Amino acid sequence: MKNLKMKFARIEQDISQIELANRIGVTRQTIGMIEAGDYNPSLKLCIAICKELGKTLDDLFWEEDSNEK
Amino acid sequence: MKNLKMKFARIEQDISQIELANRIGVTRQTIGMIEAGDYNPSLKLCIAICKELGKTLDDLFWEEDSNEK
DNA sequence: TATATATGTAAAATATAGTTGACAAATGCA
DNA sequence: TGCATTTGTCAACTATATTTTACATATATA
Repeated sequence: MKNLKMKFARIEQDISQIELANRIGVTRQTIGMIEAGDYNPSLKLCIAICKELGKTLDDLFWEEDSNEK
Repeated sequence: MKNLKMKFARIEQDISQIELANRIGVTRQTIGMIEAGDYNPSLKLCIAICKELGKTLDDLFWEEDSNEK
């Protein structure tokens, strides 16, 4: 499932996937795959993304009624 | 850094590392290492732990003033 | 037209999360 | 005392996240 909350938070900051990736220290493909969903990033990476976008884990990565284990 | 919030949440539920691991579908070593810190679990695993312990990502894995990137 | 920027995607390589099996130590209870 | 439960840890293995390189498409702008 796509992570639109993260994509919107990034667009709010008016930065590209490349810019976000560079600031965090990962590749743009990694950012793209997370936004595209069907991906399982590490906790450290999630936290780095949150801090760069001024959000928390719950803001960007928590789905109250998520079925996936 | 140790994840005491997760450890306390587990103890609150009165379940062992083994029990939590079994419910989630990982090994007890994995749970132990996350509680011991210096570990970087996947987002899916963090979410599974949260749901089993009745907490959210921010409850167990968010540090407002975390320095790690 | 062309040129640059942003994004999607894919295959192969590398780094690391997570497993498996085992042994040791601490605790509680008979 | 013993015995079971819980936890810590380690080494070797497997699964998968992330990188690297590359090619494609869409859009905006000169």
